[in-house]
Amino acid sequence: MPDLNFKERVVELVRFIPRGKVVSYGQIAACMGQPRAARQVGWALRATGGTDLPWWRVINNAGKISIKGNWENTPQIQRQLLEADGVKVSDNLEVEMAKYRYALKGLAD
DNA sequence: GGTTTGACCCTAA
DNA sequence: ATTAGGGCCAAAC
Repeated sequence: MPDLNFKERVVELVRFIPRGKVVSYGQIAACMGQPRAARQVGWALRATGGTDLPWWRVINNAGKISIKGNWENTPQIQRQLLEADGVKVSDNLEVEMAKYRYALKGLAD
């Protein structure tokens, strides 16, 4: 449904991510038909800022957390949330993408 | 309208 | 493996 705003679509998509799985920004962008709009996904998540949305399950393609740290949400918080979901995060804020990656296939709006 | 800014991604050296 | 540069597109100014 293209009627929704960009971040609305991102939110809906992120909401589908099951517990214990992670997705990259690029995958979300690609799933909504814009494989080059990865940055906007991050922007959208920033805008949501602190809701019931599982934003912590979204990381970059390298399987690493990319937050700057200036916002309410910090990489440490994200790591805590991920571990709470059962996802192991290294001290370097890296996640085993190959293992926890979620396909997102068929979830296009 | 244009200009700037990113919680990114890809390619090349 | 790591660094540098360009591109991408939505939102804010």
